[in-house]
Amino acid sequence: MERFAVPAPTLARRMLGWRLVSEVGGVRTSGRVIETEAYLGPEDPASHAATRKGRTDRNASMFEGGGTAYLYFTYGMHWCFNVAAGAPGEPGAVLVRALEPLEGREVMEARRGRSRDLTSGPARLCQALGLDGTHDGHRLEGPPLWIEEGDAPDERRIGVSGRVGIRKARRWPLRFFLEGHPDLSGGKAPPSDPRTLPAELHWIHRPGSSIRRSTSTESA
DNA sequence: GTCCGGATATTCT
DNA sequence: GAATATCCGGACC
Repeated sequence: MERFAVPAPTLARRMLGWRLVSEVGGVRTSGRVIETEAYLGPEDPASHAATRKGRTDRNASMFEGGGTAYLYFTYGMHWCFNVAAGAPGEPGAVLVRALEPLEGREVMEARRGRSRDLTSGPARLCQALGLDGTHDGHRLEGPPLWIEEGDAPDERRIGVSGRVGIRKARRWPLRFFLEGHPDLSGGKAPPSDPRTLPAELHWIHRPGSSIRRSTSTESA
């Protein structure tokens, strides 16, 4: 699980191209990660782990260390799937916003009740893969839910924008996606503006820095 | 294609 | 009481 023990922005970018696999209900469905968003800890006002909140029953999985599934319920009817990032005790997570369907398309269509837009949104992909609150806190090391690394996409195909559906810190450059992919979520993403980042977070946008920065627990 | 309102639970003010 | 890390269907262009 070492690969998840990096800051959320690093992991969010690195997860593009990885494969999310579900065997929920005994049937296999999977998809290639094509769109992610990073949520930080106390320093990120948009995060469920923002300072004023701290650790609660709802966001506890964000504190459990990289590779823990964090699923939360929102708008009274939708589940969203995140992967906790970083070291235990240091909250952070990557929201998976869209997948390219790979396996189990017919199962996804049955779960979604339609044949289009199967995994092009954070709540849609949860429905397609059968994910809900029962998977919150699951370590992503094996069934019923895990992640396999894939080939890193061409850096030139990776887009960066502000995050979708939030007001606070909306122009922070924390949404990552494969440019032009047909299965991206339809959400309206604001352009990113790195100047809105507090000084201590400027490392996020320096080219290359977000995929090189290590956490305090990474000795090498 | 875009825009708007409704559904509905939990958290926060 | 308001906001929310959303989606869907219907109105309209």
